[in-house]
Amino acid sequence: MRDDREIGKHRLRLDHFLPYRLSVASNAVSTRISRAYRGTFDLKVTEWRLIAILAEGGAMTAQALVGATRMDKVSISRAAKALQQRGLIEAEPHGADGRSRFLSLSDGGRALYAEIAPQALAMEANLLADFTGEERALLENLLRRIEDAAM
Amino acid sequence: MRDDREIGKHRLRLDHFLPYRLSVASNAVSTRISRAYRGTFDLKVTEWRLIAILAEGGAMTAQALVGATRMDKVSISRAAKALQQRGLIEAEPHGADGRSRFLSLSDGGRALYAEIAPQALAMEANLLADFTGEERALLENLLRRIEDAAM
DNA sequence: TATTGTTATACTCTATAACTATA
DNA sequence: TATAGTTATAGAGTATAACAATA
Repeated sequence: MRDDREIGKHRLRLDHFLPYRLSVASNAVSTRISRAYRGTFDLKVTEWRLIAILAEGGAMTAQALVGATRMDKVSISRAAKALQQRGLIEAEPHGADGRSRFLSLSDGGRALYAEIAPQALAMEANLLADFTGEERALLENLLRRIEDAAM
Repeated sequence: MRDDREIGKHRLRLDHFLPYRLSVASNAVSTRISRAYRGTFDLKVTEWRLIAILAEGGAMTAQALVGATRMDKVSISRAAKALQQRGLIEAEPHGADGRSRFLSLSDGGRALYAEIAPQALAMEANLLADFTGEERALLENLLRRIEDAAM
């Protein structure tokens, strides 16, 4: 620990470099998670995010989904198109604005969500199995502060 | 906070879902960092990792780089090829094994590293500017445990 | 003119398999 | 047979620009 601190002042060690550690951890998690979504439900992560947000929030426009997911409008548009083609989401006209539509889960989409959500929570619980409640809250807090600092 | 805990027991909220938060934080950081590498030094992240490891460790085989970076042998091979074509790394025969070579930084590679490393450390310091030393150590610890749990 | 959303294109990272040359 | 490394190919995520329709 003392060695780390002293070296860290002047030299870079990839193994302790935050962007690297963050990337490795995130990649390990998302590889595991995306395999589960893909294998069991034939969903990409981007599609799963839309389903999760629509399940929480009800009908939303594409623009609202951009704000809710940190995905850009191109990704939203493509994920929504794929889900619509599978009948998992539905579009209703947006009375006040002809450019936009309200997207929401279909019955099939809600049924799929009801299947996935418990599995997603179980995977998360598994990842955090040996974390205390305090550590979980701290991790979320630290990640949000990193995210804010990077934007 | 009470609401979050109570909802969290039964429902999934993307905004508080660890794989999502981790992905968003990692993506925000690596977008910012990779733009700097790319724009200033014309390096991909994978290439930068090789340079950083070779700067720390001296001559290594591709296999040793796989172990040191969590990149697979395909990524190592491609990054090494690109760096060698630019004259940033050199290869020496591995006396005992004709299939393998020892890779190391050239003088040009070391000069490039000497330029990048301080900037990389400055970017990291900027990201962690409002973190205490304790928080930094904790974040690294939590990320490593997540990574271990995901593998 | 500006905004919502779509399409086209390209780049990075990753995963897999097929291949070579050595061991 | 097994291992070190290379090449080919494809999928997923993201970024940018050009575009159509509407505001």
